[in-house]
Amino acid sequence: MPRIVAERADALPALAEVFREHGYEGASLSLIGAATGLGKGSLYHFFPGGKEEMAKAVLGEIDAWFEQHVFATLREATRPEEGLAAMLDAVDGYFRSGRRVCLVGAFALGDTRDRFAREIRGYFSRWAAALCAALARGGRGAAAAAALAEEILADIQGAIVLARALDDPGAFARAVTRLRRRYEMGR
Amino acid sequence: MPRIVAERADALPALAEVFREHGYEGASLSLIGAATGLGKGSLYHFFPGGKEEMAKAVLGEIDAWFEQHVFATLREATRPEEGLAAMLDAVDGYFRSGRRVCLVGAFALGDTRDRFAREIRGYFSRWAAALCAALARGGRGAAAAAALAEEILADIQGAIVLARALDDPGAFARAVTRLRRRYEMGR
DNA sequence: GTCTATAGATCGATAGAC
DNA sequence: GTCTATCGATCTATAGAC
Repeated sequence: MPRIVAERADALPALAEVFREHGYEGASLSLIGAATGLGKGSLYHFFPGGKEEMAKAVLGEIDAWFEQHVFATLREATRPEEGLAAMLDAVDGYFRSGRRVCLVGAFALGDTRDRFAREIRGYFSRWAAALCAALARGGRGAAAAAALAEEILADIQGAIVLARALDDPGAFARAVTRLRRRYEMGR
Repeated sequence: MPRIVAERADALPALAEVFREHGYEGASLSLIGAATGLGKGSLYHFFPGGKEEMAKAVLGEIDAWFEQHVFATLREATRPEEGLAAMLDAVDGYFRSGRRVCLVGAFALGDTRDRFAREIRGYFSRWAAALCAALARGGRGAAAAAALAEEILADIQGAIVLARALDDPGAFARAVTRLRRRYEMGR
């Protein structure tokens, strides 16, 4: 059997899945070991800080992914509407059209908010800022852009909650569609 | 010291607070014992099914509260707009203007969705149905009412996520305000 | 009914062989 | 680097005194 995990970063996707499915407290080292194929010794070699360091690494990778695929796109798009459309595409893909939860949102609601407050707040505030700037470049006033950015983020996060609660990914898909239509980002 | 908990129902508010603050896994029997003032013996006397029965009882009480103060109001209001306004008042109060999370939403996002799938789905689907019916009585078509009900619920749930994530209850207050204004429910 | 004591399992984390 | 063995702490749940 080939070695799948050769360095710390290789373990992050499996690690993220465990945290997403079981939450921070529910993600036991046994589950993590099974998901990554690593024994506890290896895990503590890669993450001397234990479970907290594992979760921080996962949050950091999620942040980096959104920074690259979402926030940067929003900031760099020549036409702001293109940035918004690209954001919705990326978000729809990332959340598997509603079949995957937002780990950062789940951590925010759950027992883990205080422990990772900095990371959680950074993720959402930079997302809101990038979206707000794009909306402002699209011609909206500063206050209106900020309010709208907040509303769009709430819609996305709330749709993830509903999709999970109703066991209906369509609830998320419909949210993405209405956001696309509303800002004339349909393709 | 007077006995505070004389019957099962007396323990539910404290129980709910513990689950809300620490999540299902994080709510240990020690925490629960401290919050309710009951020893493990008493807790297992009231809830023979253990922690799972405690959580189900809490979800049931939340459901009953919303049934009485939100769903029924939506269904019974003579003018639908009054029902919507009353719903937003009740919701704003219940979630302490954004300082309190929605336990059902948190359970839906977290590790506990499967265990309480029936309760979680029932809460949100009945909320959506009552809201949808009120919107339809207000003159909207069936499809439009259903879509709008889903959007309003997503906005509320997402605003709770944002308020917690940004540590800014204002994110929730602003959501309530924009919902009030948008559907001309301002007072 | 409520308590203390504790069983039995599992937790996160560490040590040491290889 | 990766493993196994194991630690002490903590968990849920039970038993039995009162």
